[in-house]
Amino acid sequence: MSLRHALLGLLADRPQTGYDLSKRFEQSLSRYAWHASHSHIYPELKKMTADGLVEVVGEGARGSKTYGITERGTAELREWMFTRKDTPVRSEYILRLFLLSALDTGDMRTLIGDVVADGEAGVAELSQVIERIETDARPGEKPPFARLAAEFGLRWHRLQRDWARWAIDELDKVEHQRTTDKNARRTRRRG
Amino acid sequence: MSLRHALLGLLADRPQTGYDLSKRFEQSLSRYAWHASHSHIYPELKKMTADGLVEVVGEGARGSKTYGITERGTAELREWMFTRKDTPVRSEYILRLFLLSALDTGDMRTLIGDVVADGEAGVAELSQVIERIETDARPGEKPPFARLAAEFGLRWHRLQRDWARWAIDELDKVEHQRTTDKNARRTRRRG
DNA sequence: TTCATCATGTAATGAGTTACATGATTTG
DNA sequence: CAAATCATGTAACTCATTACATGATGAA
Repeated sequence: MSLRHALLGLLADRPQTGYDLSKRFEQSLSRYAWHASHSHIYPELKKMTADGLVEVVGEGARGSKTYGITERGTAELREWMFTRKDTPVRSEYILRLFLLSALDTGDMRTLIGDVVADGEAGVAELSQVIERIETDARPGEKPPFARLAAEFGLRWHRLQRDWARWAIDELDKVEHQRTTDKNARRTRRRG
Repeated sequence: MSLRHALLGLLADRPQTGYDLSKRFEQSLSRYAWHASHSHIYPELKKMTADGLVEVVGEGARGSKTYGITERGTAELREWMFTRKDTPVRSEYILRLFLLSALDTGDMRTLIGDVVADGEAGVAELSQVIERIETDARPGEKPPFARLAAEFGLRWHRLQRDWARWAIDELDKVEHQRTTDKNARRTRRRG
């Protein structure tokens, strides 16, 4: 039940509405860590209220409700953060990389090429994000935690890009090896 | 519906029983890309048979059924591999890293320290795996695709480790900054 | 003969997505 | 006043996990 803990984590920062939380998933979490849509978030917040992990701390226009984390919620979050239960990862993106061998060499190269391009784009994007964070940051202020996540994203995209480049090199090597062998055999036969 | 494609990808390599497939998830896929348990796999294989994506190519002892991928299955797999539908990633592990700011500085350091240790252990393990693959590989044979996945794993664990080390350095910097500021203020007041 | 592993399944429950549905407020 | 955005919710469906359940085969 990670949605619950993701919500607690976001609310630990500051009280927010379901709508706010939904946005924050879209903006950062859903790309690298966890996704949730509003239709899942709203009911969960209700359940969490019933369980005493969060509470409505204010109501605003358009029937909006601002939720805040409770003491119990904070305790529950901390407990979860330190409880290592090796949970399954899901990433279709990586799954594809693990299934590459199902493709023929041409398709494989095309797909890995796409990974290089994706990685490149990601690196460019995150570099900008980081630059923005750093110019906005004022010295002496509380450490910008968004910087940590952004750095993670940057390194992740670099990994993608560099691994894919390496993979193409490997395929080249193997193919070159084969060509060389074939020529060697041919020469031997001829000579 | 990625389980379906994961199964197709594994069967593209060679025909296997549900049991075999279950093992392969446990061994490599579930750690980096996708998890599935047997109770999910067996019914899915049945559905896939009904849909003509796989077929029973042999029956063995203990009522075991060996499944093979069909032509339609191969086509479906290829189609899926090239169809980029940005799918949501789920990783509790990374989620925790994104929610770090919910912890106090002490807890934060402890948790990041754990990440360093995990990364270190992963690097050691994958290095061994790679060594084994490379000594087993015989030149001229078909390229060892497991090597690509293992390299990905290695780089992933390195990323974890190095990011975590960097993060601790950042926290140190911020804290040092604060101490310096505090001393400066104190000195100013005194002088 | 006992234990580990092979081998497959179902049922109940929980988690998550997509589609449906509504309406207020702000900005241009 | 129109469009975008804010804001919340429910219902039907699919996907996935946990628990339950059984039995064969091979190795020690």
